[in-house]
Amino acid sequence: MKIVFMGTPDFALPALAALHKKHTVVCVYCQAPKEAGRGQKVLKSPVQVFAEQNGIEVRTPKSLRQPEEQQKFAALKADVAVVAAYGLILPKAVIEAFPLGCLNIHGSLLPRWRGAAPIQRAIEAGDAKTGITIMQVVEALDAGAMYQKGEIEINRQTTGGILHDQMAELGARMIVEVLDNIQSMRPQPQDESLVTYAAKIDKSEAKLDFALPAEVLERKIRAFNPYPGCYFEYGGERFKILQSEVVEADGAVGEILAGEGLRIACGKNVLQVTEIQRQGKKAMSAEELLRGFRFATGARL
RNA sequence: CGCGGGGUGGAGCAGCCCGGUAGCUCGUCAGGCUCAUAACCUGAAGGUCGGAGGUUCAAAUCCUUCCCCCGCAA
Repeated sequence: MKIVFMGTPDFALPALAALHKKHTVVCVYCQAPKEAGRGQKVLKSPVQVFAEQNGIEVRTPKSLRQPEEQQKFAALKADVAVVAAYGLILPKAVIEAFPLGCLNIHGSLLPRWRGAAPIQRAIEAGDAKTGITIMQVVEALDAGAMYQKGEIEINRQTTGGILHDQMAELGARMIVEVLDNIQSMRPQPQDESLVTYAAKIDKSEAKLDFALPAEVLERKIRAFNPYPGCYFEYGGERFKILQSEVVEADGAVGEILAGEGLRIACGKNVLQVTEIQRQGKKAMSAEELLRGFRFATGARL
């Protein structure tokens, strides 16, 4: 099959690799290199790097709204376009350019968690499971008919990073499978009454509010690990909490409690910090940090 | 030239501004105490203070440069 691949970050990479292995990826669309990282160096996206290494044509238009871009797209005469975290809205002319249209690899069990951050929001909300949906791209955001769903369990160990990687792999397997059987598949429409939206993650959410129940904070910490990470401030420094546990106990909101390790009283129960990263330092267990660094017992965060 | 923090015995930190005996918490090893223990007591081993230059009577500490790690921002 002739495929146009549209994706940008790591998440899209396994799918691109799988499709490249089995089909003919005639062209890759991704976000243009931009200044990023320390030193503001211009970095190419993971997808672009892969495409170039494998001799696939790369296009990085800033928008697909112009008729010229749309014509260039259609001129590829592919069978289908596969979209995975591309980062641009696809206009109707693009969606309908190929016989099989555009298929999207979405990181949730639609119609739950349409939108930008489905992976993290599922963990944060305390969902017991989430997954991948392979669906048809339509003009409305993540609203297309669904070809196939694959479930992934969310447990106490599930972090945003782990789930992201699991989803990328599952999505890659599923998109290949769907393309293999697409002629005989009948996509199912989404139940609009069950739609929820996964809002883009805002940096301001990363600061922990200890007035909330410890259980809620623990989930958020897992969801935001490793990116963007949840933190609190102490002595003018940021401390990122990467892993934690809920302990049944009481205390004034935000108070650092005496006892084993680092324990912070929350609106309900207590957050026991197990993995922490001091600003400018590597991540380490709370136990390690506390050997050399002391938080004042009774201080309020 | 985006902003900033850091590299000190095996781990985590202090000391650096105001050069002059390498410190703290833990780990390790030996011994003691104990029914016992991640407890307690005593003792010991273990460090070119990231690398290279420089200033100085003297550099972990001041200056120059290089390497590596990380936070913010994007």
